[in-house]
Amino acid sequence: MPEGPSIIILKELLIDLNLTGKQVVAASGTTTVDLDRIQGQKVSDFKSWGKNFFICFEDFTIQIHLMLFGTYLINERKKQLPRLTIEFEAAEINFYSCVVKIIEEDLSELYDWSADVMSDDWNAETALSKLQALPNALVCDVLLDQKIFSGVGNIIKNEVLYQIRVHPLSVVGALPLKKLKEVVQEARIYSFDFLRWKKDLMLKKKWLAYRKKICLRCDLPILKDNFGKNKRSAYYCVNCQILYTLKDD
DNA sequence: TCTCATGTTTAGGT
DNA sequence: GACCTAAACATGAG
Repeated sequence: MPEGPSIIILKELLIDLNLTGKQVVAASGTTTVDLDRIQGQKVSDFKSWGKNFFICFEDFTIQIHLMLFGTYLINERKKQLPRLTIEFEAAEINFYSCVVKIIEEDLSELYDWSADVMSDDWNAETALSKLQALPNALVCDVLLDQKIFSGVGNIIKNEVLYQIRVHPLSVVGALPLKKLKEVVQEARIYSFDFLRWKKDLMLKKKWLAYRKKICLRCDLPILKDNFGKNKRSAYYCVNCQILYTLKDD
């Protein structure tokens, strides 16, 4: 569930429920963070940075990361005990299977919003510079690097590379500048497509590479391999996606 | 029933 | 220290 655009949906849901500025009536859950601190506090803001979600209070922030299996429910509960429940007078939010932390620092000290592909502060030039500083890295790895493309996950990675016809094992330093710029541009464009399609409940139908068997462009099989530092699933077409490698000698 | 997977950190080895 | 791997966390879909 939780790549960057999914966290935007969560943030928008809570903002639309008019919970900004509202007081927390009760906080509970299996988390080990000090929930007494939240009680009675007013939410100053809901924010996100990539896949991280933040509930901001005057003196501290609750950070929630849904990891691989995390979910949330608004005004509903599962049988399973929530990791964190925050109750307001008019609504409650339940988070399950997530990592909860309390942050004392100013968020801007910890997170650079120019790296968040969903942010108004996203900066494509900065991302390009970061890529150029990693000539030996694989494109399949850099797209998942949260310091460069915060919010991009494995689905977006695969779809971006399919869109721009770049093989996941291509080396950053071997990509022509034009292609490198396409990596940066498409990471943001596809993330917003992802957001729109997920809201319209048609995200899965829009996938062209991820979990696909056949390439719609050429009718040849989409291959699946575990590539890169984290051995994440790569779906790609060897016919349509060009492998850029550095000449070695 | 079994396998797989939209993620990240940390510990330990080489 | 750089680099790599496994483990840990925990759950639903197919």
